[in-house]
Amino acid sequence: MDLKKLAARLIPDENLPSLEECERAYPPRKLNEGAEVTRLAPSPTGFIHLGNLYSALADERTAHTTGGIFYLRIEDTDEKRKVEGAVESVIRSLDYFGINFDEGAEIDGENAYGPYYQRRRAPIYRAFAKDLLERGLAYPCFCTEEELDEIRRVQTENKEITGYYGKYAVWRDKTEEEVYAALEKGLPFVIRLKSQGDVNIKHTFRDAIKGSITVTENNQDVVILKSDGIPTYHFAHAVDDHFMRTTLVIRGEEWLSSLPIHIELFKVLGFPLPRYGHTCSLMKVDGGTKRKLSKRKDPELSLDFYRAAGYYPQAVIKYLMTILNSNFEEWAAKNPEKDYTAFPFSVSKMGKSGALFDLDKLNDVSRDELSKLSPEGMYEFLNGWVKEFGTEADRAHFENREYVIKILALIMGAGQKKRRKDIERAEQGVRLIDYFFDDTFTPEYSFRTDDETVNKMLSAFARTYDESDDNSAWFAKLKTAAAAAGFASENSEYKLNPEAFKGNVSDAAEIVRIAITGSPNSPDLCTVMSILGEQRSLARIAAAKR
RNA sequence: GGCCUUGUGGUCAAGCGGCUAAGACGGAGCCCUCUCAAGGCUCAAUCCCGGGUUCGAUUCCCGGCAAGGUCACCA
Repeated sequence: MDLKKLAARLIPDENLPSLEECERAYPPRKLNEGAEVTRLAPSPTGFIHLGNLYSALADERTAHTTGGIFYLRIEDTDEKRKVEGAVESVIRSLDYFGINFDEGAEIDGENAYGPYYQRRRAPIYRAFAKDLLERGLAYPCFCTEEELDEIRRVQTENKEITGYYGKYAVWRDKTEEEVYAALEKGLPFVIRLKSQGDVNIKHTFRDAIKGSITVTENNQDVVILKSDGIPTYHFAHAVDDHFMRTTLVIRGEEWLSSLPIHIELFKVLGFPLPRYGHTCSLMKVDGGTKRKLSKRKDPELSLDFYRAAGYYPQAVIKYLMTILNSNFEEWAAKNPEKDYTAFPFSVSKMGKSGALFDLDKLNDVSRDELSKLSPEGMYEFLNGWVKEFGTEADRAHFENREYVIKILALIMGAGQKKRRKDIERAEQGVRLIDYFFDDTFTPEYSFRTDDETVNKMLSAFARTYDESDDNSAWFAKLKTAAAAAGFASENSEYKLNPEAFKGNVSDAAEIVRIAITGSPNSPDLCTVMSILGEQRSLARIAAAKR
C-alpha cells in the first residue's frame, strides 16, 4: 500500500508545518539546571473547585521553587464541553488565591510556546498524525459508534478486555481497496494509532509522586484524530507537552491508567518522555465511604463558595500546602514570619493516598492566619467581603472605618502577647461585630438569675460606671456592685460558702455582659463598653432592666 | 470483572528491620481567668487480616480483604 498517497488523501491539508519547523519553532527552553516546566491544562468547562486549586498549587510551587515556568493550556478539543467565559473564570479564581501563570492562554507570553488553545494548534497535530500515517504507525478506521458498541458488547460478554485491539481492530489490516472504497463512499473516519505494544510486557516506571509503579505496554489502537480532525487528549498531550517543553507533567491519578498509551505515543512520535507525577485526589466522605471530589456532585467545593464564605485566600492555600507536603506545617511553625512561597516544596513529599478534605483543619489554619493580620489589614479583608457579599447594614457599618478598626483591635486581641483567634472567615467575622451597632444589636436577654437581682446588679453598676476608668478601676466597681446585689466579690469567699451568695463575680459580670452585648460571652467587657461609649453603654443597661 | 494505585489513632500524617510508634486538627480534662477566645499542661485514641523471611517486623516477600481510580471519536 502506498502510505504516502493514503496519508495525503486522509489529511489533504496544504499548510501543515513540517516536523523540523515545529522543533525549530518550539526549541527546548533555556532554563537553569533543575528548573521545572509545569502546566495546568483544564478543559474549559467552567467552574473549578478545590481539587483543581490543589493540583494547580502543586504545579505552581514546583515551577516557581525551581525557577521554572508554570503555564496555562486550554484543552478545548471537545466542543461539547465548552462553556463561555470559563478561561477567564479559571484565571480569576486562581488569581484570587495568589496563583499566577507565567505564560499561557489569555496571558502575556502567548507568543512563546503558543497558541495555548488546542483547537488553534490543529495544524501541528495533523502534521504529526500525517507523519504517523506515512510511517504506517497509524491508520484510518471507519467504524461507526454502533459497531464499536457491538464490539464492546461481545467483549464484555466473553469477559475479555474491552477496546480496539487485536482481532477487534477491524480496520487495522484492511486492504488498500477496502480503505479507498470506504473513502469513496464518503464515510467518516478517525485516525488510530497502530499500536506496537504487547500487554504481556510490563515495565517499572518511576513516578515523581507515587514512586515506582508498574505499567503494562499499551496494545490499544487508540484514536488520535477524531472524525472532526481534532486530536484526542492523548495525542494532544504528547504533542503539546513535547513542544511546550513541559518537564514534569503533574496530573490527577485518574490518568495513571492511560499512561501506557502516552508512553507509546511519545515513543512513536520520537519525543523524549517527560517526567510524570500523578497526584492523588482530594476525597470527601459521602454516604459513609470516601469519594473523589467531583465538580458535578460537590458544588459546595467550588472556589466561589470559599470566596462567598469569606475564607482568607492565603489560609486556603496554606491548608492545601499542609496536605500537599506534610512537613509544611512544621516548617511554617518554625518560620512564622516567612511567606509560604519560601517553603522548599517537593513533589516527592506528596502523599501517596487520597486525603480527606478536613473542614476543621481548614478552619484552624484560617483562624491562625487571620489572627496574624493587623486590625487595619483585617478591616480591609472584611470590607472587601462586605462590599461583595454583605448586607446593607454591613456596608453602612464599614463606612465608619475608625470605629470598626477599634472593634477589630479588641476582637483580635491586638497588642496582647497572644492574639485571640475568633475570626475564622469574613462571613462569620462580620457577624461578630454586629452587637457594636445599635441597628444590629438585637439582644435576647437570657439572665440566669431572678429579675430583682438583675435589676439590682445593673442599677448598682450603672450608678458607679465611669468611662474614664481603667480596667482595674472598672473591675473594682464591678465587684462593689456585685456585692451590693448579693454576689460574692471575691472568688475565695464564694468557694468557702457558696450558699451565702447569689453567685460569684463571674455571675455578676455576666448580667452586665448580657445587657451590653446580648450574650454571656464576649471579649473584655470593659473595653467593649469603652468602645460603645458611656452613653450607649448606660442606655443598654437601662434597656436590659426587667 | 480485568488492570493500576493505596491501606499507621476520628482526620492529615512522621516513620523506612530493633525504642514507651513523632507532630497537627478534632475530642476529654486541668490551669489561667469578669465570661468567651487565646495560651500552658495532661489524657484517651493508630500500625487492615493471615502466612512467611529474620534473633527481631508497622517497616521486606506472598496471599487475602477493603478503599480509590480506570477500562470513549471526554478530558
